[in-house]
Amino acid sequence: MSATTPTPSPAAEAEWLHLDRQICFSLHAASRAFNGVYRVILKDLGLTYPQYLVMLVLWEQGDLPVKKLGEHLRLDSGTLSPLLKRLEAAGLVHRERSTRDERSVEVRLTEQGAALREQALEVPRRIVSATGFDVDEIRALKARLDQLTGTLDSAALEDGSC
Amino acid sequence: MSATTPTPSPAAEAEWLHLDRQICFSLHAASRAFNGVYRVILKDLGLTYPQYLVMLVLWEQGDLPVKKLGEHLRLDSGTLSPLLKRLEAAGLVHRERSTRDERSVEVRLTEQGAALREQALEVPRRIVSATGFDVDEIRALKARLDQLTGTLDSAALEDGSC
DNA sequence: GGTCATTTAGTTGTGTGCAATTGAATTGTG
DNA sequence: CACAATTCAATTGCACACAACTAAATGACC
Repeated sequence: MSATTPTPSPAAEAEWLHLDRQICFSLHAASRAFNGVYRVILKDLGLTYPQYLVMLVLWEQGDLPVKKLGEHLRLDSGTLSPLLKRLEAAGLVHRERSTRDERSVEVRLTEQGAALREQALEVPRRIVSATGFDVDEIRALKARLDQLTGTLDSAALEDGSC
Repeated sequence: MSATTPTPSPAAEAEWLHLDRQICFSLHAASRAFNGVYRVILKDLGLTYPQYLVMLVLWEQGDLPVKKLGEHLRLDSGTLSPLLKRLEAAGLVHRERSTRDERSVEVRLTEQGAALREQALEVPRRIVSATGFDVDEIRALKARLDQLTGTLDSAALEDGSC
C-alpha cells in the first residue's frame, strides 16, 4: 500500500478526483450529445450512428471484407456481425463468403445502399451546423481528439501502474 | 425536392461527407479509447466507467435521490435503475424509498462504498498520465467539449432542418 | 373530497461495445 | 503429407444508452 511515490496530501488528491469527475463526465456527455444529434438527423435515413459510420466507410472505400471494415472503425466482429446483419436485413448491404479465402466475408453495397449516399450528402452540413463550430475549429478539435486517442491506446497497451 | 437553399455542387458535398467521416469517427474513437483506459484502471476497484461516474457524484454530493443523480449525469432511470441495482448487489450503495415522497428512491453510500473512495483517489492521476496531456490542456479540452455539448443539446431540441 | 395531470422509478425492447469462446479455413513447419 | 499455430467471422454473455411504456404516488383544480 505504501507506494514508492511520495504520497500527495489528501486534499490535493481530492481535488484531482473532483477534476476527474469534470473531465470524464465532459467527454462522456459530449459523446452522447453527438450521438443524440446524429440520431435525430439519421432517423430520416433509417440508420443508427454506428451504422452510418459503416456506410460512410463503404461509400468511400467500396466493398470490403469485415476485417478491413473493423480496422477502419476499430471495431471487432462481436460488434460488426450483428450490425451488418441489420444493414443486410434493411437491404443496404450484402454479405458473401469470399471464394478465395472462405474465412473472409465480403461486405458489398446493394444498389439501394449505394443510392442512400445521395440522401446522406446533406447530413454533414446539418451536423456542423448543430455544433455551432466552423470548419477550422472542428478540424482543430479532431486533431486534438486523434492525439488523445493515440496516446490513450498506447497507454492502454502498456497498462503500467503509472 | 428542389430545396429552398441553393444546392452546393456534388463535389463539395462529397468533401463534406469525407470530413464528416473523419470528425464523427474521431470523437467516437476518442470516447471509446477513454472508456478503454478507464476500464483497465477501474478493474481494480470492480467498477465500470459509468458506475465510477455514479460513485464520483455520490462521493462529492452525498446521498441523492435517483432523480437528482440522473440530472447530474444526464442519465434517465432506464439506465440508472439497473446500474444502481448492480452497485447495490456489490454492496456499495443502498436504495431506500423516501418516506416523505414515496415516489422517490434515495441512494445512499454504504460504509464499503464510502471506503472505496480511498482506493479511487489514485485513479485520476493514472488517467491524466495516460492522456499525456497536462492539466491546462485537459481543462482546455474540457471547456471545448462542454461548449460543444451545450450547443448540440440545444440544437437537438430545436430539431430544425438546418 | 374527487378527478385529472404530473412526477418518479422501474420495466421492456433494441442497438451497440467488448471480452471470451467457438469453429472453420489457411498457413507454416517438419 | 501431417500437424500445430494462426486468422477470421460468428456467437455468447454482460453492461450501458435510450425510447416507450407501466405503475404508484403526489399535487392541482374544481
